Amino acid sequence: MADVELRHLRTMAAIAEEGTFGRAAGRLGYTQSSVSQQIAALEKAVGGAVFDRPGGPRPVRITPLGEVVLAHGRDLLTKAEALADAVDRFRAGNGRIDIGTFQGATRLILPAVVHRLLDEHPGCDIRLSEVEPEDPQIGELDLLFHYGRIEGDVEHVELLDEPYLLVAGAGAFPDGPVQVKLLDDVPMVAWPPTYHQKWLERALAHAGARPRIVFRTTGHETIVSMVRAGIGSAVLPWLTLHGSDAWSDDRLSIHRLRPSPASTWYLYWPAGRTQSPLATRAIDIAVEAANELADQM
Amino acid sequence: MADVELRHLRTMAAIAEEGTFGRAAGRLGYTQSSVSQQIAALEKAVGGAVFDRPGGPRPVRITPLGEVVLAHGRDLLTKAEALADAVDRFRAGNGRIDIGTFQGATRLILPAVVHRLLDEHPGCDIRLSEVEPEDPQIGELDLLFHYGRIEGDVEHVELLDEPYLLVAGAGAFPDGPVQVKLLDDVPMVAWPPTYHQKWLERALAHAGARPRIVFRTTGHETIVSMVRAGIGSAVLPWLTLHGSDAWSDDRLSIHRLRPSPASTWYLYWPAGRTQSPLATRAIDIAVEAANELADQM
DNA sequence: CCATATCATAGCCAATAGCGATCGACTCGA
DNA sequence: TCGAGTCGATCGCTATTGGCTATGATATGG
Repeated sequence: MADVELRHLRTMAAIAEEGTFGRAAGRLGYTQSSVSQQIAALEKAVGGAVFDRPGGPRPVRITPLGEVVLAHGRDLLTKAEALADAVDRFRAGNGRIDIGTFQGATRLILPAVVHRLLDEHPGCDIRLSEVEPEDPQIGELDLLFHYGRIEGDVEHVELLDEPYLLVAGAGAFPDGPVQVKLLDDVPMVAWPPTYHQKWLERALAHAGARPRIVFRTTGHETIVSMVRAGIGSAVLPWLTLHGSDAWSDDRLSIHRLRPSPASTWYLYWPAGRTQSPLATRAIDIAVEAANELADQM
Repeated sequence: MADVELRHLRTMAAIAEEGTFGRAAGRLGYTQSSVSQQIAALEKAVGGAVFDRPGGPRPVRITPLGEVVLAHGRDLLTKAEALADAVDRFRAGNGRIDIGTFQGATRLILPAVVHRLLDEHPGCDIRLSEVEPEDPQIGELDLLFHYGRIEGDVEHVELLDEPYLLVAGAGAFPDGPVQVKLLDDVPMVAWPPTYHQKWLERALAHAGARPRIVFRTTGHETIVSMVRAGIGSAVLPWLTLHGSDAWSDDRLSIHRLRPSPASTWYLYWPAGRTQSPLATRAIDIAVEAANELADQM
């Protein structure tokens, strides 16, 4: 009884519409004999005739049992078509994607990815979620933006080596790159000791500089204002300064550092899992966007 | 792409629940290799992997595409089960049946059929409709109660030969059968000239009797009362008098007629159409009920 | 490094789906 | 009443395939 097949139902529906086995066969690309056998199989499966064959050149007529089977059969066929549609849509990129990030992490890359993805696949379902910066877990995410390596069963691509730049009052340092060790005991404005900031301070210390942090605040505009006011210098990531008016401000000068502290941005995804087309595309877009930014550095 | 089969989806669902191909195979009564091949076929049909095989003794994991397929697949399987259920219920007799009758035609048989049918198949859907007595058409009906033959492409069974009885005032006629021709010009109470009544009067005329109808009324109780009051006699069908108190009324006597006018009740159904189990059963019940009544005549 | 658990693959066989041709039943019109 | 035409059913054939057994490949865990 469980051996009713979609093929049988498709054929049955065609017969119901066409009226004869032969015409249904023509429409479906079968021969009449094949259709006859399919219906025989279906009738065996449901345990009774679904069509009455009046004999002679008269159309067949559906039986009461046939009505029952056909009604449910059409329903099944509709669902089967829905499945095919859903698969097509999925393959076309209209799926769902879960992307993880943390804090305002990728102020420039992530928005670009989201924007282009939505542009290419208007129907897609993008979900962003923040992860713990201390112990990032890929979990059920499709993609995870993070800097620094994370452990776990993941694959990754390196997006960007983002250098930190020194922002100082005009004339405080000679033009051109500045040695990190010159920053030892220099007054500085900085972020609160977030994961980010702590990593930076460790990196500076490693290069021989323990700046004197005179003010901590959130928001890079505030930090730049404080530098402009002459309270001290600041070390900020390149992306933070990207597009900022700090570059064209006479009262400020921006310097590369030697050795250059840099945080590397990675894009992670679960290893060994087949990705959705959306995820694949998102990775490409992220790499592209990162390269465009790197060209400007 | 259209060659996704229910079998594949069933197997896929089992794997999703069991975690491994092997356990799913055990549950479904396949071998592991068969399951592997089924999924391979499914993956070819949808154009991508639905499970990731991590290799080694770890359970498989569904892919994003797999999620899509499985979600719709479960839906499909539910519908397939609904189909099987519906077929089972149909075969068990819980279908629909359309029965045609006319006027109060079978005051005793039809109620019995309906009652017993509902008793045996509480879930069944019985629909009664009245047909034109002049030109009864089987149409989309499954069964049609009628007396007299009807033309068209129908099969039938004879249910009952229902005689008409003469109801008269006690002593008006000698005990025992009465010759129809004795009714000529006799005062009588009768129904209005319905199809039924007109047929009866033609039959009486044919046997040589043209009674003088002194009163016409609907409702056999009224007619019997009139006879009791002495206005005249009446010729009524046996079923009408069945269970009536006229039999035990001293003021009335009931006689058979010679020759006995009788209307034959037939049960019709469309020829060459497969019947629902409900219709088959209904015919049996009708014949049974008719025989029980005939035994009492 | 071996035992274990997992899926994939090859080889084999039986079942079957589809085809082509033919048959039998029925209708309709000459 | 008797072809001609239109159906579906059936038979024989072939190619496909679905399932099984056995084996291989791979990863894990002691």
